Amino acid sequence: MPELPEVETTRRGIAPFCEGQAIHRIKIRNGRLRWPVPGDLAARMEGETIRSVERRAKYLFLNLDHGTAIVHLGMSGSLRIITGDTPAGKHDHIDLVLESGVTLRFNDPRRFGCWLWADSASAHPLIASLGPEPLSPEFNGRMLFQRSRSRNTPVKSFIMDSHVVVGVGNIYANEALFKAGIHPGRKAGRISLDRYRCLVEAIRETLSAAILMGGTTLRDFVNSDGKPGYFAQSLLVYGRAGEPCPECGTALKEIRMGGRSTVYCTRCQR
DNA sequence: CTTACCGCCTGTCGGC
DNA sequence: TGCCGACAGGCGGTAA
Repeated sequence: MPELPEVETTRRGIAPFCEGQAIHRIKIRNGRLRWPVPGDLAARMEGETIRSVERRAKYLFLNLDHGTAIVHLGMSGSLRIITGDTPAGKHDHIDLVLESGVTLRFNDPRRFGCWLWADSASAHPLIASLGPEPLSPEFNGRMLFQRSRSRNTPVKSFIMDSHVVVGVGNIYANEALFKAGIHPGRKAGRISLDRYRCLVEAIRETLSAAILMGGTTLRDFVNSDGKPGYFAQSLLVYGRAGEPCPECGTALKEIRMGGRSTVYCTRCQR
């Protein structure tokens, strides 16, 4: 399941093959994604050159001459570079054939991903109201503290809110809260400035380490080479309910919060 | 505005 | 062995 580190890993993997390349052809085999792929997407993209591949939150931007294709990998999506004549599989929904002969192939079994068109990506409704990037200076303890004062919601839900900060998905929220020693159910408005500073550092460390390791492969994430990431073995609490806490040995507890698996140490996290 | 919950999807897994 | 329901989850949308 691609979170920010997986999307960034994908971006770094595909950018060298895409940037500067003209799009010769697009094959849309199944356009029924989270939102239907726009009927005119192929016409807008064919013949354009990919000027750059950017990431904002978990969205990838294929910046073309006259607009941007906004791509989201959803839960199960991947973008791979195909060099040979590999036949398309069941869930290979979209191919971009580039002038070099290489194909950028979008695979997404659960079809929670999307391909959309925007004349200006930053002005697109999905993008315009997003919070800051977690690895940018705009994301810091003071800002989290201020924005949380009136909030009654659990801190885990708060940091997973993309209007607060982007790119903190379920796995990394669990990990960061453990590192910071904060109970996931604690009300966001009842956490001190110092503890928010600690949490920000934990989020940064967790995401950075995961990017360095090529992301987390739990079930089906593969990078642009089709290889898995290696951060899963570094996870401290996610997926480890019942196992001993790496700090104190107490059995890690799992609860559901907003429908999502939440794992924490009842002793270390307050 | 805030908060909680729904639903889109398919592969996987546990129970019978 | 096979069937079937539960579950996983990003995240926009909607209802309260």
